[in-house]
Amino acid sequence: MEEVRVRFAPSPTGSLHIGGARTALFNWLFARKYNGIFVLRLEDTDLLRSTEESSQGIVDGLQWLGLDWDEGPDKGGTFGPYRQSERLPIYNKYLDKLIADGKAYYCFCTSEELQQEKEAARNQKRDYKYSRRCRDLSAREVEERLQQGFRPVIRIKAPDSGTTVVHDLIRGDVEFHNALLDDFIIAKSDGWPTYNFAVVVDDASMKITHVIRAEEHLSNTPKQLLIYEALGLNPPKFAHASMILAPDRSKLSKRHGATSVQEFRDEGYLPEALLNYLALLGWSSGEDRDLWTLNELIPEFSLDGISRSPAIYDIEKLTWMNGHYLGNISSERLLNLIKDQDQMQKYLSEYPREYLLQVLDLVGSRVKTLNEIPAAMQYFCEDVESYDTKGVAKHFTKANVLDILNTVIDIVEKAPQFEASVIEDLLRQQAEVMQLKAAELIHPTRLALSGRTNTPGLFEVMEVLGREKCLQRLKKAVAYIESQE
RNA sequence: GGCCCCUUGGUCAAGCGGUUAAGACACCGCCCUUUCACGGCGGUAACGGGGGUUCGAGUCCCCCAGGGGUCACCA
Repeated sequence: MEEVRVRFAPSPTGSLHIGGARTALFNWLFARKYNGIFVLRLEDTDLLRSTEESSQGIVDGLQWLGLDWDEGPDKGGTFGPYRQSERLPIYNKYLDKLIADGKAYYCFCTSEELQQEKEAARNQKRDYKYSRRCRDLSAREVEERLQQGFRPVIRIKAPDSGTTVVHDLIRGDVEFHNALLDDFIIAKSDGWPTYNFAVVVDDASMKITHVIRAEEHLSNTPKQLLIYEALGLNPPKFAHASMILAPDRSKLSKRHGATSVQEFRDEGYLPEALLNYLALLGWSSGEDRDLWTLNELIPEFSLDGISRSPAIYDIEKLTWMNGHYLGNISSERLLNLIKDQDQMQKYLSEYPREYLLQVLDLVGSRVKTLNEIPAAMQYFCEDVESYDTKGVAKHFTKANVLDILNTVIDIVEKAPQFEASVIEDLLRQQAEVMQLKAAELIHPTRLALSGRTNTPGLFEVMEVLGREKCLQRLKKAVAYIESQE
């Protein structure tokens, strides 16, 4: 079998959109599954919008996700260059061939003239199609105008009858009427190719075998097929996945919150969670299963698992997945992931790494995003300055609360080893002696130590906090309660 | 507006002519439990509408409606 070669060809817009990320993921999985080649190509012929930073945003996003490419702008490869802005000579070669073959022609119509044609069409309520005014200019006329310094565009000669069929691997055969096509522009007056022409030349010259992309490109495909034909080239196979929509069913945009992978990263999501979530958005293995690692997806991935209907993304499920992954990673890695947050910088400078790792061990598994971690760590790293109001009402107002806290103080002082299991045993025994439920000791203690009503398991918290801090906070709580009376 | 694609619970989605129409997230109960989270158990909730074809239709065909995409010297 012919080697599989797929590509991800984004235009550099500064960041990697999650729709693009999913397209990249599907291509990557397909390449890996068939031991093929995944190429990254930057479609930066729109000189105005393309900058070095904007391509870096794409590259960063892919790298963060862990989707590596085999050929690309930074890596090179046998079919480079991999940014369109460096491929002008290649486009020109194909353009010249088309002109020479009489399959495309120079068009000198000005945008004003075109504007008039469009208006006329609108007035007559018919669809606009270029009038083909320049289609039959003689060689001499063309030469003259070129001499005069006119900068023409190049248009392809489109058929006006018949149909073009896209054999889509996901949707089956999709038929388009050629009569709807016009002699569309394939090269701009500045000499650069337009999108439809550039993709074709690039995909063909890079020997792409499967074009896996989003549905927005389906309607463009007949045009591309026309170009393949004019060029005498074999088209690749096409697979058009549906789009990712916002919760209100409209196209995803800024107003819907995070839409780029870097935004998700900044909001505390893990790459494996985002990847897992994206894989399930518009694709299904058919298996009853939600959690997948990248590597597990490779053998399972298949084009016919891609769905035809658009998928609305649901941040709740992503968040759930993120929580799942967060609960399973090592505290070493956790610390590494959050070490650049301001709050963490501070903690890192004040506490030994070992201590923070212990704290993360307790806290990491009950949080949904990375960004919630500093707040969850707070009472481990800062003094308790206030107590949860409801908690006070509930646990600090009982008649015997001072007794209880003093008893706990006693335990803390006397525990032979300051370990969770030891403390727990002592406390439970003591509760029995006092004929109280353990919970009656636990709640006020938790509030005294953390200022909160909910924390990780109290005895683990105590162990990590250490004897001294526990004592100090317990005494502080006693003083607080006494001052309230 | 023309053309194209799509339509199973709120969301993702299984299903590929015969099922009590899976599962996950979210939501609601209950259990576990020192709180929270986790986990376990259970529950609410769906085939857009109308015609066909067929013994039988979520599954096939047609129409309608709705949603999305596309029609640039953007990609």
